[in-house]
Amino acid sequence: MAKTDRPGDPKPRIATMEELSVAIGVSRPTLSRYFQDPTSVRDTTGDRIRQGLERVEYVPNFFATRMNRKSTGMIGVIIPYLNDLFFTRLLESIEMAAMEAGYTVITQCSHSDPAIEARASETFLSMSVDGALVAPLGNQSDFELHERLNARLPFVLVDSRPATLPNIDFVGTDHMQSTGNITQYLCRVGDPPIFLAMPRVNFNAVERERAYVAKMEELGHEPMIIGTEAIRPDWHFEPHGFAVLDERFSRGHFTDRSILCVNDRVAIGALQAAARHGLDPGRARRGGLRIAGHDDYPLGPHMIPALTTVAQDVEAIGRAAVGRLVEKIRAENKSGDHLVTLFDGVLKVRDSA
Amino acid sequence: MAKTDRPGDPKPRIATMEELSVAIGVSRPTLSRYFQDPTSVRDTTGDRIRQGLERVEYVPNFFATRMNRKSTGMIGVIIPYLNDLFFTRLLESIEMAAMEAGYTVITQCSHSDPAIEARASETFLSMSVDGALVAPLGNQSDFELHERLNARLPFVLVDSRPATLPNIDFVGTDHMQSTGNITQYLCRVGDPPIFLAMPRVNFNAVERERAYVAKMEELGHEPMIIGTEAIRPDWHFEPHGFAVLDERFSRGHFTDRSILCVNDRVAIGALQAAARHGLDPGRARRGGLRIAGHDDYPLGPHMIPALTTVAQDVEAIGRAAVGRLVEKIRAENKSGDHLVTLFDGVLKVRDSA
DNA sequence: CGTGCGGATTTACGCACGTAAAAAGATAGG
DNA sequence: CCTATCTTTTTACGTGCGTAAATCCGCACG
Repeated sequence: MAKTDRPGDPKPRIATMEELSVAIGVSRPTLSRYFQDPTSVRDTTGDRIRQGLERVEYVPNFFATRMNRKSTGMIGVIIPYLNDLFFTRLLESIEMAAMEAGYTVITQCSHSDPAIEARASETFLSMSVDGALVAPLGNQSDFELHERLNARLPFVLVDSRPATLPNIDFVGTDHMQSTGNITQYLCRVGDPPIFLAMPRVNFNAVERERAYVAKMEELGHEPMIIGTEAIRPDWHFEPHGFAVLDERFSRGHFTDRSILCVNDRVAIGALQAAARHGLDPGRARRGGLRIAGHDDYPLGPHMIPALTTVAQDVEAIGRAAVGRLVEKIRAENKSGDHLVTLFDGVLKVRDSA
Repeated sequence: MAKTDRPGDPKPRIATMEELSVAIGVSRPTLSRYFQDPTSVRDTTGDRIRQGLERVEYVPNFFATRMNRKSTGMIGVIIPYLNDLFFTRLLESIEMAAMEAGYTVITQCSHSDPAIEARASETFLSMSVDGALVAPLGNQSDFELHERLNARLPFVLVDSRPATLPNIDFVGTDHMQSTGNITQYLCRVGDPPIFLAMPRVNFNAVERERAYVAKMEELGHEPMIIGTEAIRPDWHFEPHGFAVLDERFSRGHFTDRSILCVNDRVAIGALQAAARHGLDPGRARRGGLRIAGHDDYPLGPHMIPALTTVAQDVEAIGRAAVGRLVEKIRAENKSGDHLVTLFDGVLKVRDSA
């Protein structure tokens, strides 16, 4: 098992910068400056260092470099739930934007548990991240956690926010616009829609309900919301959508109505329920069953029928959130006013409504 | 904006353990011992510390605590791609298992980019994580990266592995068994299946193909693989499955055959293609079109028709991977023999095949 | 009241690197 | 060749905490 003399890895390993400095004949402080900014040393010195680094294997110690420094170059991100492609897309765009901005992102998933969320933010504080980005749980109980974080470091909420925290930076979708948008569309092409709600896992659930009601009243229709009845909040959206509509359909209700689901995953369950009852939702005929969603979940286009929805601009949200956070980090503005950045949803008319 | 005198947060902030020790009248080394193991100090002292901590806000500095210590209590996890519920479920089970074992997990996503994967493992080394768990890319080019990691720290591969690295610990599914299992099922209930392959994003793609061929030959059938033709490898599985079968169906091919898709996401695309051509895959009739997948993707049960598949035991894989890693960490066994842990897939017969 | 003992404190050093200040050296311009 | 300027080196201290050794303290025992 002579692992040291494989052709691919003959480089001697160097553990500290001290050793490195003797190995390539450059002083340690110079090396330190080089690693923080290669252009801060003279070209000839830089070349000598680069040549030296080719011949040995050395990675600076992460902790030591971060210890005695004002900025750690890291931002913390908290996501409430991983098994949902909406959040993975959001996370992806955040990671990409952060990478471009030169930050290392530390991701923690709260797994819908306020205790884990609290632990994660403790971790961020103890790592002195430069800033934190959090997509909060719906729990009202931990709003003071966010307020504490917000007071201690550059902080931006993403995706959903409690109404109780109006003065924290926020980036998300304008649900008034997006939900209003698709509500209006449904009213235009068919009967005024019924709203199929979702478990109250976060604040968006309620916000969309409200947007639906507002638009309906604006258009002079009677709002009607189903699916709010006593289901414990979890992330099993598809079964929820299925269960609610399966029950209704089997009683012969709503089989020729427009149903606006609070999100696409609920809508997927709704489509399943329709299929089970031999119903064929679609926009083709006037007056029949229609099912629409919200979010533009990646699998929506592959449903049968393809799901009509309104898309959140996840890419833009992630990018803007990172942008705003970096801005706050650089400005170090404690008293500065907060910003709320909302993106419009865009209608994706496909086959189901 | 007097944020300091809110009722919820009157606690004075203490930055270092030194200050803490004077604030609550206990020596710093004692505090240090307490934080590493609260039971290592006398009860009366522990109580005094606990009371003190209630009155102030203090979190130990993450970097400083890890600096001069043999173990950092962290394990690094690399995932190739986030927008796939298979990986998020794997990650979730890994995080849970690690949390139970008392480790902090640092997750990095390689976003299908070998360069990012390399950067992530550099990060792990520089953070001196206690061990690393990686779900590799399919790229042959970075196998030496894994070998280097494996030589330098406790290391376990998950989910997929290059055939070129037979002596690295691995935890995953026994594709010979799982794919063989469903192949056999399909042969039993209908025509011998055609295999719809996927872009070669990792080694499992090839391994399942081989398992299919082996089982078919064992049963005396002629294997037939489609979908391998010159598509650049990416993670857009559903469009891939759709495109391949859409083309075949429109030429009238395979419309009454059994089609085994390399995974459920491809199968979802396949179902969509079938629907588009007015085909109705299902196990109900003998001799008709059947479509089956692999993995038990969370949305499979909600497809129309519900997708027949063979489930990977993601939970067990994640748990076993962490278990094995922790074992290696504790043993610090450099020369120890490697283990390959494979889990069986279990058949999920639903409606589509 | 002297002794022994477990736990706490004091003291001191180490970790790997950032960083500031002073001294030394190299480069370019004259 | 000499000086003004830039860069590097030397030296030294700081970061927050782990850790070991020595000392101290309080308590029970004889």
